[in-house]
Amino acid sequence: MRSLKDGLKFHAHNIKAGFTPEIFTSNQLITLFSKHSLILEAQKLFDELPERNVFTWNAIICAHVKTQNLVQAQALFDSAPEKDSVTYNSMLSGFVRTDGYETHALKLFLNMQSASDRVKADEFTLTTMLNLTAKLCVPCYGRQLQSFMVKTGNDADRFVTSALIDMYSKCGCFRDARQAFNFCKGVGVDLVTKNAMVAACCREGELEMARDVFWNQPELNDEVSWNTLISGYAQNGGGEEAIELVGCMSKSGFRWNEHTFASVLSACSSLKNLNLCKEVHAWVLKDGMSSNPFISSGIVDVYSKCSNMKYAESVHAAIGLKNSFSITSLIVGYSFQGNMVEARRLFDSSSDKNFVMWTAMFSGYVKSQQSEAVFELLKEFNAKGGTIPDALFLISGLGACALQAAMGPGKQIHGYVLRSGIEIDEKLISAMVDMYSKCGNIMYARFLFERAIARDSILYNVMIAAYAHHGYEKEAIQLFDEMLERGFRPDEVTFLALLSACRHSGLVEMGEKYFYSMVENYAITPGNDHYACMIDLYGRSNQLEKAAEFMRKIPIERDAVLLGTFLNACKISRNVELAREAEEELLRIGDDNRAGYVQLANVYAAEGQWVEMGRIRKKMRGKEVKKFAGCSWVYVKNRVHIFTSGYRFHSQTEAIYSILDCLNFELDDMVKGKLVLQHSVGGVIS
DNA sequence: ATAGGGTTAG
Repeated sequence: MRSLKDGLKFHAHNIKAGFTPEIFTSNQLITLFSKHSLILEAQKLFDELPERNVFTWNAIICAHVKTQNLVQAQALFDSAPEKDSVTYNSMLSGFVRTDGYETHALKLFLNMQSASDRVKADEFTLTTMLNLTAKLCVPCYGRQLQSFMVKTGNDADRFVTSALIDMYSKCGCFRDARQAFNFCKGVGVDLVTKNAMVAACCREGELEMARDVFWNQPELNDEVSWNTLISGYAQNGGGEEAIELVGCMSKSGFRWNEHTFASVLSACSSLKNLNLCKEVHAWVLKDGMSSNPFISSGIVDVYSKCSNMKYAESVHAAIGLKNSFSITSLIVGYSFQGNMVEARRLFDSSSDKNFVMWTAMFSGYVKSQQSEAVFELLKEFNAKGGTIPDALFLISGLGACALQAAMGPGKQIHGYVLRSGIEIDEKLISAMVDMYSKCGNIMYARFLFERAIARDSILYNVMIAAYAHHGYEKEAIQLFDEMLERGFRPDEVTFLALLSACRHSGLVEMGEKYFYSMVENYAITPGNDHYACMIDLYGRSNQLEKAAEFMRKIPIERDAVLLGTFLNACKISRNVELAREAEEELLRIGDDNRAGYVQLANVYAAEGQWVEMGRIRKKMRGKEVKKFAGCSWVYVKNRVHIFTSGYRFHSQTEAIYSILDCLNFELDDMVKGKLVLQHSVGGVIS
């Protein structure tokens, strides 16, 4: 009675003949029905049986556990006259697998140990409980279970060991996972334990170690081992290695499956490999795998990442059931192109928006600097009664606040964080510190930074940059030293912040020291931003020769910002000769360097070389260069007031300008007063 | 006979 067909035939025959089979056979029938999702038939057969034993009860309880009908399963469990360890373990695994029944699982586990129930927890119980621990992410439960394993003599069981490794890894205790694996190496490793360890290494980003485990006793490997290692590389920035391994996999005689293709697509996504994606796409269409939601959304993701929105849309349209993953990928794709209108259309098209989709929309608006839209979206989210699920949302919101220096909304988010009890991790605190700094409130930024429990190098970078931008170069340097003392490795962003601190306060030697230390001690390749800082530093301290010499040594292609900075240095030192040289280069780089043109024109204007200036201005017109007017704004009572240079259309322009005149007048007096004071005390004024 | 393990996207 292997097949469903045989089983049904047999069952029909019995009914017709009025024959009651052996309990053993009936139990088998119940299991067979359950295996083919014929739960009603299984229940009917169970109800009509004149005689039942513990196997019958187990079979029907299992059948309901499989369909996630925990209420029915528990009712049967409670009324079962006889229970053995299988009855308990089946019920337990149902509770563990179903969301919302975790407490039931814990209670049942405790009941098993109480005197009235007297069921021994065995290796099945332990693996199930370890899974629960992994799901709840409570490593201290896991440690208790590990002692329990030793006490009950289950510590050498392969199933339990692999569940233990899996649990420690998912709870973020990689060292313990490794220890558990090393312990079982003594008795001999089994395939699943090995695969659990490869997965644990990959989860931790320890790819070297994953490779070692994988290649140790390679004869054990199966396709899961291969797929695990491949996905590990694909997800940890090793796209090329992942694709290489996929080739090795088929050479070693293993067939590719959905898992393999999902990893290949993930590698394509990070490598932006459009051609390979097309190959996979073709393969998937041929193999009929396109109904797999992981695969099809993966294809949409790669096309979106490669800015091929036409293909992305067509694959998305082919997915019958609208897949929230592919919608999110499309939103990200359009956001990347700055097309927030299309992104919004897709966002609105989705009937069930998960929080990742909301976050994608938020960060799209932040990236395209549409901060008003961020706040509108946040309002919409609140109106829908959405509870803010994690810090990602708030980080986007804080990014928007920093962008437009809106401290009011930023403080609201800060307040929300404190009220809601969301865990304040390094990312969130970095976003808050950055927001306060960019809103001009260095005191708050410092306050939060100093009270942060956990710091990482990004948080240090943010705070160093904050000090640098507010002219606290001494504090920036001090903090950098502290960062080094605590063993954090500075990166290119750290040095950029340091160099800009030096640049703002004209610390040429200090800047040089940091620049060369960055290259020599930390092997960080300077980018255009770093070079621009150095050029500016020399330029502002009137050392144009040094700047020019430095310019000549730059080994990378120089961008418009760098050349613009150099032009500014030429302007300060009034060197038209060098300016013209830079001009040639600036014109060669392309047409997207409005700032450079304007600066160039200013160099000539400052020198009174009006003919030259006119020449540049003409070029600017030809390329439709338009300088964006500088703009400042201020929040007053929930309204934004915008001011641009020469703008006199504000409803209270007259009042504003008369107050401005008063302030200027008083300021003048103060400056004069200061000068007098400076003379009298010998110029010692900080 | 009935229960338990490792791999997949934003």
